[in-house]
Amino acid sequence: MFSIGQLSKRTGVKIPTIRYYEQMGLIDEPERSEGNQRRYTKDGLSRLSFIRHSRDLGFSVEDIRGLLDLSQHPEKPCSDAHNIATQHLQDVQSRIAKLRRLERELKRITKCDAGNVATCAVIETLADHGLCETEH
Amino acid sequence: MFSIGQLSKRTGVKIPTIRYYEQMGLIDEPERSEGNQRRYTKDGLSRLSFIRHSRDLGFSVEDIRGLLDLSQHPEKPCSDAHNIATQHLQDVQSRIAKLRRLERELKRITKCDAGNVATCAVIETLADHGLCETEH
DNA sequence: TATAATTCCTCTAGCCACTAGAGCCTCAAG
DNA sequence: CTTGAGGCTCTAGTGGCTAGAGGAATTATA
Repeated sequence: MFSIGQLSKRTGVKIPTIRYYEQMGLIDEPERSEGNQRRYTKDGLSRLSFIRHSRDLGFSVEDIRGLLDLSQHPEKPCSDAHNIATQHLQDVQSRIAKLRRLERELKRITKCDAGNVATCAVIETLADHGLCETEH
Repeated sequence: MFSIGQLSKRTGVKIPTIRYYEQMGLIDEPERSEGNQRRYTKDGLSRLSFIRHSRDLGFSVEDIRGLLDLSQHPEKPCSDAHNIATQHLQDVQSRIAKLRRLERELKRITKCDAGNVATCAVIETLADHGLCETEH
C-alpha cells in the first residue's frame, strides 16, 4: 500500500495532479485509511505510470482515457490504439512544421543590428506583416 | 472610423478576442458611438495588426506588452526587443527539439503490426517506460 | 418612414491540464 | 505524548481565448 506521496515519488506525478486525475475519472478512487487518507495498490501504481508515460508522449487526457480502456481489454484488436497514436503523431508533425516556420522567421528578424527601435527589424517586422518571408 | 466588426475583418482577429485584448490592457479603450458601440481609428488598426502578427509568431501576451511599449518609443535602444525575440526563438527551438523526440518515439511505436491489444507495441510501450529509446 | 436584418453590447461560464493556497486533520518516529 | 511531515477538501488562478444568453443599436430594404 502506498500513500499519495509515495505514489507521487514513484511515478513523478505531482500530488495535486494525482487527485486531479481521480476527479477526471482517469484513475479509480483508491481505498482510504481509517483517517481518510488515500492508499494505493500496485495496480494503481502501474495505471498511473501508464498515464504519466502517455502524458510525456503528449497524448491528451481524452486519448489516454481511450488507451487505458483498451489496455484493460487485451483481446481487442489494436487498430483503435493505432489510430489514436497515429493521429497524435500527425498532430506532432504538424506542430513541428509550424514551429520550424516560426523559427525561420524569428532567426531572420533577430539578426537585426540596428541601434534603436526606430530602425529595428524586430519591431518593424511585427508592425508590418508584408516584411515576412513566409506565411504563418 | 471602424466598427469592431470591420476591425476584425481587416486584422483577422475575432471580435471577442479584440474585446479580450482591451480588457487585458493591450489596446486602449476606443471611443464609442452615441449608442455605446466601439469606434476605432487607424492607430487602433495598426496596433491590433502588430498584436496579431506577434501572436502569429507565437509571442505571449506579456511579451507583446513589452514589444508594444518599445514600439511607442523609437528612440530607445532595441536591445530589449532583441532579448524578447531571442528568448522566444530559444523557446521555439527547445519546443521543436522536444517534439522531435516525441515524433521519433511515436513513429517507433506506431510501427507495430500486432493483431490485438495483448501484444500491441503502443499499449505495451505506454505501460512500460523501460521500452522507450529516448528520454522524454 | 417603417420594418427587417445585421451587428453590437455586457455578462457569465467554459476550455485544457494543471497549480497554488488556506485552513484543518492524520500519521509515524522518538 | 509530542512534534513535524504529510495528508485532506475546497476554492480560485493560469493563458488565450471561445461560446452563449438576452438585449440594444445600426444599417439596408421596402
